[in-house]
Amino acid sequence: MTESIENKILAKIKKNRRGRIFFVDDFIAVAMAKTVNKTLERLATKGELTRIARGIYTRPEMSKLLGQPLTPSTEVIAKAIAKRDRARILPTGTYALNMLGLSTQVPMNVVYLTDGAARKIQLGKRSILFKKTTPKNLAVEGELTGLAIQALRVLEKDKVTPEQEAKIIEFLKKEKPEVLERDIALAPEWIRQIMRKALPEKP
DNA sequence: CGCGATAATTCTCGTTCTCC
DNA sequence: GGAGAACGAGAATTATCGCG
Repeated sequence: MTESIENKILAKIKKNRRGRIFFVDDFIAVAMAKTVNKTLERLATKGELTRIARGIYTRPEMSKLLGQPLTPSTEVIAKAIAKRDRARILPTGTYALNMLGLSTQVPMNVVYLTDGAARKIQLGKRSILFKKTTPKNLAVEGELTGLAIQALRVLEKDKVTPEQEAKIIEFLKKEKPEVLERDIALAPEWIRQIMRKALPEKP
């Protein structure tokens, strides 16, 4: 039973569900990085894998109905990359607005803030842009507050409509008050003022 | 299939420019 | 004056080609 590297890798891949994302690092224990790369590349040629970007592969989630491979969502990819880099990411730009329900548009170009490296990933006609930012921006404890801050930054000061503000405040109320209170300190001044409105009334 | 070499793309780091 | 964001250059990693 010759355990070829390819078999080992393939077996490992097949243990996971489709749609999962793999990195070279996932198989570093099986063989040298170079060899792993080669193997993944060959598997990609065979159609077992799809190459999303450099060093990032996924199992093509074939739609049996349409017979065409489904591209993983940008969110899945972004999170996978963040995990690999042990970096924290935060959706921003129009995407943040979308997640908050302030916009129904799903942008083609998704922008994430990261404390890792800035990079750009092309996904066919879509793209993910990782923007380097200061740790401060990512230090937020609550994911909700982080989203809210980013959304507000996109809307720009003085351009936030009362409706948008109300919606964000409503959203922030779902966050734990303690977390919210702490994260307020990390926001730009003008955003703090809005965030404070989401805090419970104080005696 | 596995390995080495070459070319392309990406990552990291430092500096500069702008805004607050 | 201080901080944050953007840009550019070099270094490293990855993709592709060819061979045993």
